[in-house]
Amino acid sequence: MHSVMTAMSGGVDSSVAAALLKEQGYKVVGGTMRLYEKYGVAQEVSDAQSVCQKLGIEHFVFDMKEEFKQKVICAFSEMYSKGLTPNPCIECNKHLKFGALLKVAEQLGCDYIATGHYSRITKDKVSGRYVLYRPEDRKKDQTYVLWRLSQEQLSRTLMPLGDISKQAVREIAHSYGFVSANAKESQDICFVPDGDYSRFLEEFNGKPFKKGDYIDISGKKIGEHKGQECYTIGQRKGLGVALGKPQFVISKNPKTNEVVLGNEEHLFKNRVHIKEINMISAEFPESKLPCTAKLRYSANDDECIFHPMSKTEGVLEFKKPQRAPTSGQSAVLYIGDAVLGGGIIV
RNA sequence: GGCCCGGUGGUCAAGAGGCCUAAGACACCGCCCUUUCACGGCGGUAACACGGGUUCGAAUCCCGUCCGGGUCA
Repeated sequence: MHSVMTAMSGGVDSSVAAALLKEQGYKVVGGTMRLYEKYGVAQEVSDAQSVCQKLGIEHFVFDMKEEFKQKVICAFSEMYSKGLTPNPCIECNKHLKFGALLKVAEQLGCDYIATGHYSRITKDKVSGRYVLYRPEDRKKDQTYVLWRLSQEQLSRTLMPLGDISKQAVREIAHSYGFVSANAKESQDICFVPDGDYSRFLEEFNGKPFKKGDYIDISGKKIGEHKGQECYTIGQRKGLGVALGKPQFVISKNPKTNEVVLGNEEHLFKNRVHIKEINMISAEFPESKLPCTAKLRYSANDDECIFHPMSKTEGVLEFKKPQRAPTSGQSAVLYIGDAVLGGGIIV
């Protein structure tokens, strides 16, 4: 009998993942990470505990605040100061869920870890590679946040929700009577209690952001902003400028602390340079490769051609212009339903 | 100081006696969406500078006051 540690957040998805694996005959234990200080954390841990109790499985709680702070929060802060827009979930998955947690699971003798991600992992018989696939429930596709996983990590991971719908997951949770059955879908950035990430960063850094200028495409000053860290490419709301037409953040210059505003049409680009590429379903290609790619979590993937440049860099050339490619965000490449790989937008 | 313009929501701006319990755009707020940041969808708050007149009736006409801008000594 294989053993698996399910990463339990206290939410509905991971709860059901654990239940399904138990039904499938695995020896299941629950593992919950304490990642940051927050008023709600105790609640999440006790919810996970309660679910494990119902399932009659052992539950472990791991204090990983330090790792989380180093690998996720510090990196998050540094990227913003450089004018980039980070995606902390992707770092957290790489370093915590599939990093630190996988490690302790091993130490406890587990063969696998499992998560409540809506995604599928299969081993390709021909290539021998582990391939990540989009889930049955396309609406809930979470492959976007998993592109950084290595073959090693994928080989040790189970994702039992890949073949069922969110609705089914809710129903299963209800049938088990889990406290998490009606849990809310999402919560912005998990370590930012109220969703106000710029205030969080100011507190984390211990100093306020410096105000700067809004300028237009031609370089003319058109207003004042709260600090370049408070904005991301493509953003419209929260700018506080009324020019009669909606304005969007076109680009940022962290050196001069300038934020460029303009009309939406200025946001579209065909070519997107990516780096830190990780390939999943195939080896790094030698020459150009047609695929699809998406540039944000809740975007659609579009047809493009991947042009490799070096071992870790390349350019995506899209058929249709893409709205607001943003430095620091991830580009995830697909071939059909398989995740080809991904990279960080330069 | 004299004369001349102009003062409508957070911003810009319709309006030129009853159709105004005041348009629209942008901003702002809320909800929805969402394991990132965003985009997006839906909804919402909010104004006739003040005081007198004229009129059946005034944001719209007249007179003062205050506040901007221009101009002349």
